[in-house]
Order: sequence, then C-alpha cells, then structure tokens
Amino acid sequence: MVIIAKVRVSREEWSSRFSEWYRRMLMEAGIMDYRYPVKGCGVWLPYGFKLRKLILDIMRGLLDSTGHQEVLFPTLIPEDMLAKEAEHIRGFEEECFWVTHGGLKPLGTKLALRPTSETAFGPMFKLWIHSHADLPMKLYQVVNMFRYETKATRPLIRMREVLTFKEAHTCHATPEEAERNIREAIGIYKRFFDALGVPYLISRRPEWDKFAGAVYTIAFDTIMPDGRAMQIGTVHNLGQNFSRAFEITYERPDGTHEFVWQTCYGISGRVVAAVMAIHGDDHGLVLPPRVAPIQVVVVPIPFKGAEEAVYQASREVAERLREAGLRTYLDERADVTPGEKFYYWERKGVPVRVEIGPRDVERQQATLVRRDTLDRSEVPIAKVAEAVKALLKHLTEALRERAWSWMKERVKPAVGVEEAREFLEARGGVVELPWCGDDECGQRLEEEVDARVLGTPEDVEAKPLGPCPICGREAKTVLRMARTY
RNA sequence: GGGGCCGUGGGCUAGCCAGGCUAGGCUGCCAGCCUUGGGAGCUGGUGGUCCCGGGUUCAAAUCCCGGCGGCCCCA
Repeated sequence: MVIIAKVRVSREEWSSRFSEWYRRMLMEAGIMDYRYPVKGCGVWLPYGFKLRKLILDIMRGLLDSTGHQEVLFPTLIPEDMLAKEAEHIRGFEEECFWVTHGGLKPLGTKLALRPTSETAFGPMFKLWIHSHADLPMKLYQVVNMFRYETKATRPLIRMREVLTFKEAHTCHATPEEAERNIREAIGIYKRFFDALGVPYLISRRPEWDKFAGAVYTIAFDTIMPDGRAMQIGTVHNLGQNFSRAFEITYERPDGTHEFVWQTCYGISGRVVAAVMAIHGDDHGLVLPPRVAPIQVVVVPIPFKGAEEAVYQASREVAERLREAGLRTYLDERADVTPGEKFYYWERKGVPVRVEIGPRDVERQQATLVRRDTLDRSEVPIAKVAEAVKALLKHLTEALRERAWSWMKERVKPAVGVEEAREFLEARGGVVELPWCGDDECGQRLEEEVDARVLGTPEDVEAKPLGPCPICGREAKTVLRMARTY
C-alpha cells in the first residue's frame, strides 16, 4: 500500500502578502483579466463569469421572492436630473464621468454615466406612481456604474466601472413601511452573505459618512485577510429627500397627496472579491460549493497497464456525480500529470476532488479530497455521489465557521485611543471604542486612532467599556473603527 | 491630500545607473517520445511595436520631457 503524505495548506502568503496573493489569484484562477487598457476596468473571464453568475443567482432569488421586480434603466443620466437633490450632486459630481459630446458637437445637456441610480429612477417613479394602490413599489436592477476614482484602483475592489451592482429602489406610503422595508433588506443581505459564508458587521454609518442624500445609511463590512475592513453592502433610508426633489407623490384614500418614502440598497461585484479573499489560502481559491462553477473534479491516475480500467472507472464516477446534479468536471488530459492537476484545480478553488487510481479500481472505491483541509477519505464507488454531497455540505459549514471565527478574533472592544491604535497596528481588524454620540468627538477619534469610522453597531447591542475617550462624557454607544479599503 | 517605485514574448524577470554584439534566463504554449497516488524528464518548435508620443545623439530598452497604465508607503 502506498503511503499518502498529508499535504498541509498554509495561509501565510494569503494574509501577510494579500495584495500579491489577490492579484495572482485573479489571473491564475481565471477570474478577471485586469490588463484592459483603461484604468479601473477589467474583463470577466469565463470561470470568473460563472462564479459571478452563481452569486448573482442567489441575489435574484432573494429579491424575486420578496416582492422585488427586476428592471433595467439606461446608463446615461442628464446633468439636471442628477442635480435635483442638492446633497446628492455634491456627493457625486466630482466622481462622475461626463459625456459632453455627440460626435463632434458639444451636448446642450451633459450626460453622466450613472454613479448610482437614484436620480435615474426619480423621474420615472414620478410617472409610474399615482395612488396608494401603486405602493409599495419595489424594483431592482443589475448594472455597471461609473466612478471617476482618483485613488488607486484595484480589480473588483475599487474600480472605475463598478461591476454587477445589484441595486434595489423602493417607494412606500409611510415612513413606517419604509422602515420595515429597511429591516427586510437587511434580512435579505444577511441571508445572502450567509449563503456565501462571508462574515459581516452591520453598522449605522456616522452622519458625516452616510450616502449623499440619505437620511441614514446601514452598511455591511467584512474584514479582509490583510486586516482592513471592506464595505460589502449598503442599505439607505432616503426618507422624502428624493421624492420631494423629484415630486414623486401619491394620492391617499382620502384624496390628499403625499410624497412617497423611499429606500435603496445595493451590493456590488466587491462581494465576489470578498468570497474569494475570505475563504482562500496559499494554494489559491477555496470556493463555497453553492457558487463553485465546478463543484467536484475527477482526476484519473492512470498507471502503465491499468490505463483503461482507470479511465473507465473515472468516467463512471463522473457520470454518477453528474446524474446526482453536481457540477462535475472529468480531467482526462493525457499530457498533464495528476500532481499538476491537483494544484491546478486547487488554484481554482474546486471544493472536492475525486481521485481514481489503480488501487481504487481494484477495491471499487474512490478517494475524496476536500479543498479546505486537503483531508482524504475513501468511499465505495456505488456511494460516491451521496458521499460527495455530504462532504460538500460539511465543507460549506466548515468554511462559514472558519470565516466567522477568523473575523470575530479581529473585532476588539477597547477603552482608549492608545489601545485601539495598537490593536489596529498589530493585526488590523475592527476596534469598538466608547462614544458619546457627538460627531465632533467621532471625527477626532478618526484622527487620533488613525482609522476610519465604520459606525455604530446595528447587529448587536453596544456595550461601551468606559466613557468617551475624547470628551470624557458618558458613552451612549460604541464606534467601530478600522483601516478600510 | 503627500511621497516613492515600476512598465522588456502569455506570466515572472536580467539588461538601464555608466547609450553600441543576434535583447538573455525561468515559466508557459505547440509537436513528439516517455511517464502518471502532490508542480516528472528528453528532443524539437513557437512567441518581442523593449507601454505610447516627442526630444538628445552617429547610435536609445537604456538619457530627457509629456502622456497612459500598474504597484507601494504615509496622512
């Protein structure tokens, strides 16, 4: 019997040189080619595109099943529309791409490539909404949007063409109904990230960092392998700010007219980056089975004299897996050795590998290797499909648990500025500092801790460990702070 | 917002400072042989606007200016 050495898989490069890991992974796993000759733009490659689609399917399912309807708006927004809501335009005008010419002729009205879509929906909501019977109206679209980023751009994480933005826009008859919708949206996003095993913190953004034109903003953040926090989703309560600007009114049963109450929420292609980063290791990607383009790969190990039997058994196993509904790939390449195939599919994050060698054929079994731990097990060929399914389920749980515990270790309640600084300096993550609730103190904290404020907890009850470290008054809550993307 | 580094076949890179030979290596890719339980080997082959534009020069991958693109650090 051949002794199989257990291969260990580290997360050394993954965390200490995340930037390089990330860049290499995108290329080697075939996710995105970032060599497109426009800054901040990249090309989805076939494997990445499948991953993107599987992730998108989850979101579509969640939105469709909660009364949202999908629409598709134009990319161009006229300047005067974008400018209707005063704060909104102030927040976005500097980062818009502007279309100024039609051919050689300057346009009378500049057109923005949408930096977000509230002002595109505005005039149409006005046309579509007449009475309370039209409400609530819950729409969403999946589009790319554009931001003229001046900071360094990064594939999927900060792009000038923001990819696959899944944005919902809703209108409601009452502020209470809008508020309930906010809670529903948060619930949808929780289920979405849970399905991906991506851990998150839910925070109410501070006044000075809320969405331009919103009453308030709730955000989902996760912690990346390098310890920096990354925003992965936002939910905004727009109140009547936009409906007043766009005159979106409805008639009540009693004949009076009222502006609608609006919300909007969105998640961009960043979530793909988060899934890949959070579950990865030094061998490359580790994809959650639900969104893995290939869930199980079958690698034949042909020995001289046993080739035919091995290939035949491999085909049989692959067929059994396919029939069981698993996304299966049989790697029959003759000019590539099994060892190289192992590395190849590990880089691409395929959750389970099935090896079939002469020894397996002889015993009518298959060898299973799970991607996260690289642990091996053996099962009878007759039971291979159910065994793989069970393993995938187990692996899904294991990934989610590992990701959550990794993140939780990096969220730290702190008493003072020094402690917070030191913690962030040492390993990144998120600190929770006591806060009196005063904006000025919050902004002072950003300077003194040398980190950005994420906001106040919306997911757990805040337990300040002491008084506000800036003014010394009693802390009403805590402020989450981190180095961010 | 401030500072720095870099751009050479698909990928990684040497050469640049100190201008001058057919732009060298590793890897990949293609064909064949031989192999196959963790990145095998051999033989032959393929692949370059040295990022772009301008300037200096007898001569530019190399020096200068501008642009485009990528990366890092600090606030």
